[in-house]
Amino acid sequence: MAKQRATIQDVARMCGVSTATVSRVINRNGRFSPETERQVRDVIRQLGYVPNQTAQNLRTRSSKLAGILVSRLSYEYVNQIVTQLEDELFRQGYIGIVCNIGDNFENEQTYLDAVFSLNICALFVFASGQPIQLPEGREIPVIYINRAPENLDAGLCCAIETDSVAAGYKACRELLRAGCRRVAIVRRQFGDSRLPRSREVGFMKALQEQGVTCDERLSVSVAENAQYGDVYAAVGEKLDAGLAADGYFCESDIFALSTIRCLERRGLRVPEDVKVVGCNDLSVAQYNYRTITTVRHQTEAICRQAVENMRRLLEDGALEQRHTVFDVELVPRETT
Amino acid sequence: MAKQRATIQDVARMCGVSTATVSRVINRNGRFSPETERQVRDVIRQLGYVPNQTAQNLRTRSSKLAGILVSRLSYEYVNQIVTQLEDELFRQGYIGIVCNIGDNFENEQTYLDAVFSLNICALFVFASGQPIQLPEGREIPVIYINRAPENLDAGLCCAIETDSVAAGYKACRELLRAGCRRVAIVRRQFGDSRLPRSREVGFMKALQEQGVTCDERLSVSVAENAQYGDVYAAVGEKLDAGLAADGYFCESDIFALSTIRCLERRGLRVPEDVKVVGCNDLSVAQYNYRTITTVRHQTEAICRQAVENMRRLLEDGALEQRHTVFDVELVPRETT
DNA sequence: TTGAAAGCGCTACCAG
DNA sequence: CTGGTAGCGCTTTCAA
Repeated sequence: MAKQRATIQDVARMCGVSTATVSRVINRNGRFSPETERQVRDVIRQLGYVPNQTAQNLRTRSSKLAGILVSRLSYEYVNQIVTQLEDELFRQGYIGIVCNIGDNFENEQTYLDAVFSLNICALFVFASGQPIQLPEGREIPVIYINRAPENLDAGLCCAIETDSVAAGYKACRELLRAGCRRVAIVRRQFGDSRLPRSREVGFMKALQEQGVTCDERLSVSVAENAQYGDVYAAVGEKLDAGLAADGYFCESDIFALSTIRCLERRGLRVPEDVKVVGCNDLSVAQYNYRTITTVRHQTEAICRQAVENMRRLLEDGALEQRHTVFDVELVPRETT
Repeated sequence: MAKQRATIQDVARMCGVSTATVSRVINRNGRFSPETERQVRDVIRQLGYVPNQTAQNLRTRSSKLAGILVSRLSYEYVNQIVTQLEDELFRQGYIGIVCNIGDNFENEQTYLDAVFSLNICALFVFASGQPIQLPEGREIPVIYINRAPENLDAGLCCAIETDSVAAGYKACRELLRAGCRRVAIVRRQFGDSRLPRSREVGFMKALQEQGVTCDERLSVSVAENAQYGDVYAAVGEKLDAGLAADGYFCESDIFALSTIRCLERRGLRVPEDVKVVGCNDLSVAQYNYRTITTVRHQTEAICRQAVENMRRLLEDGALEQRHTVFDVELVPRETT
């Protein structure tokens, strides 16, 4: 009952060596005789000794904890990436701490402060809105996923992205291949729509290549946090206004689903009358009674690369390539 | 650049008081003059000082970190609970650490060891298979969610569950109300099927009350980790064997979806010919072209209670009620 | 109401 | 190859 967890001192005492030696054995650091090592390892096993990470972290001013900052963990796509990232981290001996900011951005700094005071060794930022402000005097790797900040040159940071241009391009190609001529995008409208979004760039490129003209009025814009119902309504409005396309590329499979329902509701058949391509390869894309053609990201590869970059940044303090882009794959199904 | 994060010593020095005093102010512990307090707080703000949790944790042998052990974070229902749990924890000043064990149970102990050595203050266990073995000399609250262990009397533990009996009961009632007379369950088959599962108990109870007999052969069993396709196949087998029901209660909305597709594939219409009730109120239940009648859990209330119990256990070391059960709600939609 | 000081468990420096 | 030891940043007795 009163038996406390074994400490490094217990191990040292039982081995008749100093704590320093035990520490070296544990961390495969410095030199020690094979004999000593064997003995120390024996005692460790015998005692069931596990180093106290808190003490290690305090002493080394670091840890094996990595923060993962996300805004909407409940989105299936986000959840997928986070889960895979945590898995990969664990495989490499790290533990991920998810900071799910949600809608309340004012929380973000509080959360981050708390997490930083845990001595996290790195921070993954997944599609959060704001650029991250690291606390002074504490430079840790920041790995941006699916959102490259303006300036990647300074500090220990890097970005890993999915090729959105390719996503738009391949989706559009598929629609054209299937015979569409009046194609449109169903997309989120972000607050600062300075540049055309990358997906649209790719989309346009495909149109241009095929010599098809684009009627921008056919496209549907919804709010950044739009849900199934919002898209359903927005697509409906366009249709009612006589602005119907014969092919839609939707920024998410959920959007594709709303679009399909909305079309069907009006007597339009998918894919016979209208084709639809979704994005992200969510479960609904397979669960729909007509499986949805979609664009799949290489989420596993992205997560592996992200963790790999973290390690490089931690070890070498530098990276050959600060910006990695992963291609996407079109998954043809029943809606095109 | 070289400027380190401020420490409690910096604050103390700038205030002309000792670190002990600053510590007391931060922790609202012991006594100090209002004047001192004001000054200390000023300096803290000025410096942007945030206490180093690692040091606090080492010193107090505890932390504000709570482990959350789950087996399949990617399941929407699991993800929902975990997200809400993390939110609630954060609201109360704690940080959740998700341990997603996945399929490889051999990882579990490794993961737990790592997490324990972080001095976590409590552990939430969400529907994991094994009973948790706490390390010796380290008694922390363990809160089981949706899985009550055999013995709840010992130690700082408690269980919070959804009323599965009610789930089965309400689902069955709904099927009977809608006119079904040959009803069945589509369920996971666990390795140790010693007792009839609670959902089935409730299901049977409703049948009995209405004087309807049950043909057990109509029910469909799938493996514990069965997916959409497995259920589709299993239901199909039953149908092909002439064992068709006119009402199905499925243990998950995904299962309900497979069942519906399987039925439709064979020319049976839902809900005209066959009724279906799902469970968990997942997104697919709303996204299906015919929304699925389902059973909803009080996930938010469950998470609030879970965190509340943790705090009680931490503060008082005891709980009036070690086992809490939350009722479920039937959500009638278009499949019944 | 306050301060001095002991240590939480560990690592890393410096001597030997 | 090994040991002594300072100190990571904080809390908490004990004494003033």
